[in-house]
Amino acid sequence: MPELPEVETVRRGLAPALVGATIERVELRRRDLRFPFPERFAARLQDRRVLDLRRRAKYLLADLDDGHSLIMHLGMSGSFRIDEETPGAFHHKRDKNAAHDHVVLHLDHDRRVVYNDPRRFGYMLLIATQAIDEDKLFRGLGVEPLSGALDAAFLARVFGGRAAPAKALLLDQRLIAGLGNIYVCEALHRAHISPLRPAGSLVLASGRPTAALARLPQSIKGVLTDALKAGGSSLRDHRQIDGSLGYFQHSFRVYDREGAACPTPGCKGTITRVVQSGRSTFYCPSCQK
DNA sequence: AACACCCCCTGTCGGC
DNA sequence: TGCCGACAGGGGGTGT
Repeated sequence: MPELPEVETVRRGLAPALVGATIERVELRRRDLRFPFPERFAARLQDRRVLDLRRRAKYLLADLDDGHSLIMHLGMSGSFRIDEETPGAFHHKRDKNAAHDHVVLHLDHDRRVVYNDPRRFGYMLLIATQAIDEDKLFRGLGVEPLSGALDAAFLARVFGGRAAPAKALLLDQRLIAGLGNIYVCEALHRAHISPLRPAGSLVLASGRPTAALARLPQSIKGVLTDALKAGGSSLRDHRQIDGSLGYFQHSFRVYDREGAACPTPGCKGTITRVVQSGRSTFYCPSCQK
């Protein structure tokens, strides 16, 4: 489930149970996810206390009391849940999916944090907290889209002279870190910019943003903020930590709505699906130029 | 450098 | 009902 709003929703759900807790034992049910777990992974986590749970881009970072941080990425299908230890309890609904419970963090106070990931595109690793910013996973990351760093001047600077479609640059984590396929489609619709449009065409010869590009920062922040308020989007059966469903998918204006009427007031267009760089793009050819 | 394409893995859904 | 291909919220690697 993991673009910025979903990862942040996971963080907020996990933090109350995880921060301040001690990891008493770690159960690894396989030796790898996308990558092999680090050497002595379970042993290094054992008896560590969690000092903080942060998010950077689509990563979760649990700062531990030994100067290291547990880095977690959910890939395409990763999710966490919190189980209270209730011996004898029978969680019928969990059974089918339990085959993909790959990591169990046994915490104090009889609590478990369980990581489930059917496709195993997620991963976990340990990095010295102080060295995170220089780590190769993090040093190249772009700006946080909800921060002040994302504004029209920034977009004009990174879009200028680029021939790639606007959508491709918005998905590039080296420029803006945290957007994914859904929210890029949604933000471009809100800004009335075609995802196919060459990014450079949104920048004037003077280097200043066009009027359309000047709308984009607020469109990005707006869709992310709205999604956060809704607890993220729940495609298929993904759930929040507490088992409830995020509901922003009901507010999608274009994503997965091929053939539907464009929701822009006064627009008579129809939402269309095209493929860019092998991934689906949804947009309205009528009001997105 | 910049861009397009392929792949990793499993599950689900629509069409036949 | 069953089979088969297309596709899925990410991102790393390679080729041009």
